[in-house]
Amino acid sequence: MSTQVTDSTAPSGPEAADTEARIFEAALKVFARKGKDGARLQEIADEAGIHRPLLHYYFRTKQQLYEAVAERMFTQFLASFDAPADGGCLADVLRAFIDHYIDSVGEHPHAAMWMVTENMAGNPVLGEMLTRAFATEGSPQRAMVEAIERAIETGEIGPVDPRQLLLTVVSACVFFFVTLPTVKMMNPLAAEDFDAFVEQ
Amino acid sequence: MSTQVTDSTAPSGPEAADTEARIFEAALKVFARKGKDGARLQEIADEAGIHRPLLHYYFRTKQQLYEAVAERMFTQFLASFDAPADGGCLADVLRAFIDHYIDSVGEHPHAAMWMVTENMAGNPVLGEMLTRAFATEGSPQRAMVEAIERAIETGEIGPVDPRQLLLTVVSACVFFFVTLPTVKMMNPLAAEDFDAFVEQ
DNA sequence: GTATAGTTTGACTAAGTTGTCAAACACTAT
DNA sequence: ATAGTGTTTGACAACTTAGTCAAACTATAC
Repeated sequence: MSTQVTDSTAPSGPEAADTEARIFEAALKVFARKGKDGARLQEIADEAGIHRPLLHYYFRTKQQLYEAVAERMFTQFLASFDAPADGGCLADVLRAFIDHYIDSVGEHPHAAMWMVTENMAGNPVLGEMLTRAFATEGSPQRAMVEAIERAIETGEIGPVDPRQLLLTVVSACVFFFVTLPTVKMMNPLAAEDFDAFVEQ
Repeated sequence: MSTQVTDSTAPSGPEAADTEARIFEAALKVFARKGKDGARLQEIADEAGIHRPLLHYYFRTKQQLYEAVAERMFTQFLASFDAPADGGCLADVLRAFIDHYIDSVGEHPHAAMWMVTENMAGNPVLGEMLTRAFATEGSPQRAMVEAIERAIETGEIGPVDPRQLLLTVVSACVFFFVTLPTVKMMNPLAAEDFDAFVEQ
């Protein structure tokens, strides 16, 4: 289809130094929509407003492009969290965490879908990154784990693996967006109530 | 790869009348693992122990095969439910529903993954089938909706769209399996506790 | 202005995949 | 045995897609 890249928004020459960034965004969209296999490099190129060989110039192969985008997306996602406030009880901490999570997923639905897909495919990317984040001193994720551990000690909650609890919370937030399309189809008007409902 | 179909379990001639059934099972597995685009007809044929052109003999195209398998899978899944007992309170009814759901998903993880994928892709298959089931007089799903409506009338729960509540429950059960791979990776031993934990 | 390095383009190649077809095959009824 | 029907097979054609390459282009440094 369209191999024309003659629109004025795509200046030629090195002033288009943001080419790589545009590829990132385009690839994120297309990969999330179509999956790794369904995505076509031509479609990514079109979305980015560039010619297809440029994809190979910046990232050698489709596989490498996929991995690069996935890596950056996960990193950004994890980095977008704030450390939990020290004082509050676990319920408050968790609520703040969930609120941010839902906002974050809402702003980047592509990323959410991508994570779900990766997870279902059995790819260890998400697990690896979470494990790494848990192990990193001072990361928001590690702080969350510590908050949960304190809550267990004080008896606020029963003894569970903190990482499991956190992963469960994370998943619950993501699943919410997975079901949105169907919810909207069945009852378009109620889509917003749903949000409030899920928060229980 | 292997195009050899010379194993004794694949007899030639009309005695292999179960060819269609084997294609169904093979296609279900492969489509669920690789997705619609990632799946290769050759791989489905290998999994079924037949030659690839037979796929086209029974189902004209890949698209039609995909739709046929999806249709049958969703139908079987919906049909596997029992109508809720008339007497109990909503909590009991919901619990029985969830128990069955988790069992069902556990027995057919491929189907669960498939549903999630379809849902994320924005395909209306799941929504359409649920809508149809809700509208069908005497279906377990319709009975569930009615049970929820009664609970709203008696004040047992607040006023929510019954279909939304049911879809939420359904999704929560499915998401659980979506996260399993990651849970297992991070803490292999705890996979079973997780089950109990999710049930809250 | 010329050389140089980095970027962009169009054309080409190689590989893989779906879908088709006519011939071979097996089993049944006559 | 034979004819006929439905199934299976191997070879083939058409198409799509990822990846390569050398030439053209742009901007800057000299």
